Amino acid sequence: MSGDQEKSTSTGAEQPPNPPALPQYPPQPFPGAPYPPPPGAYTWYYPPPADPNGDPNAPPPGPYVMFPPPGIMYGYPPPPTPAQVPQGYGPFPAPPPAAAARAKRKQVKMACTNCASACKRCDEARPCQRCQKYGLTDSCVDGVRKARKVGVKRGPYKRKSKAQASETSPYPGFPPNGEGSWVAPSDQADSALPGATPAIAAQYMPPEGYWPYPYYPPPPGYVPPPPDGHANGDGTPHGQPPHHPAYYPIHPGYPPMPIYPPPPGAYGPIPTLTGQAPATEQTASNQAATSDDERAVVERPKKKKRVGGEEGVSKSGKKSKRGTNPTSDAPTVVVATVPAPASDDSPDDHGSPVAHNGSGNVGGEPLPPVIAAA
DNA sequence: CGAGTCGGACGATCAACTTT
DNA sequence: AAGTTGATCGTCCGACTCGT
Repeated sequence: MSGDQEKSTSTGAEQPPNPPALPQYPPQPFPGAPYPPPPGAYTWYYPPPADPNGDPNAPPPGPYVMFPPPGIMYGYPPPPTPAQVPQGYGPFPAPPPAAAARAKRKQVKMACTNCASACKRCDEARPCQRCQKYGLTDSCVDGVRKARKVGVKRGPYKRKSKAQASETSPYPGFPPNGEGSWVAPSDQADSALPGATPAIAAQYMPPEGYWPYPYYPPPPGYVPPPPDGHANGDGTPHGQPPHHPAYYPIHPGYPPMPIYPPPPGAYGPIPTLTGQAPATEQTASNQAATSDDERAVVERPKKKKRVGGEEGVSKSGKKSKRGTNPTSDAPTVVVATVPAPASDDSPDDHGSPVAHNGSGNVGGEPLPPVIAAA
């Protein structure tokens, strides 16, 4: 620790002095967005492509963010101008610095036995720095790597065909010409969307000047009106988000953006338009799968208190949490059955926990809906 | 305050599969 | 044979406890 640079990497962005007593201007939901997104959910940058055919239903250009399976989407309209902020509110909160700036952790090929047992950083040198520091130079030797198991049978692989997708279309999972509907590949339905890796996400940064805005799509099972050639979306005569075919590709991925914490008690089952509560679910993994980036958003739970050195679970007995435990690692697919909605139910009636400003949207730009590929 | 402990996230590796 | 996937194992971050 002493002289370590590790501490400096902690999330401790200095808190600026807090002069304003004004409450922060809350994010404004799209009409019909009764809920903010679930905590810890992915966000996805989601720019609709330029529509070559001039589709009247095309949403306004601009980035959007979509959540995986449930299809929750975030828009990234610019924050309200000061003139748009109602009196009595402070400035719109600025987004925190990009969390994706954290460098990828580099591991040595083989830690020495001392460092390995202490779970501390080692280096390639022998004796390593840590052993030198603690006078363990004579015992600073490489450990013995355990042989990997062989003969472990596996099921059929899910093909991602990343290269293929990226060559034919800039947006994985979508046809290159933007035609047709996107159908979630099977491995997208039960795992992260393409481009979910931090490595890919790190290549992209959200455009400057954009802030996360919550938007909540129609409930699972929502059946959009058939495309009849009418631009059905101005809006929202009845508070219903404008329909638009969901063929817009998903951008390879931006780092997850912070989201606003839900108001207390904001979450319940996603309401249907009939008032029935379909199954919504969030797995432990969904909540626990906190990457470093996500930790900027979802605070890591405190570790449980250790009970002094009992339990014989040695280091060697430590088992990996990754991959092998189907009960905890598989991302949740929300399965919900919802009766077809009554068309002119105003989703606003579901009671948004997020403050409205009357018009229901900020910046004047309507947000397009995305029909969840569930 | 520094050292020790350890849960768990994450990186690296490579056998099992799949595609060409 | 080459390329891809995903399971496995190791590393080490970071929270916590304990001793000085």
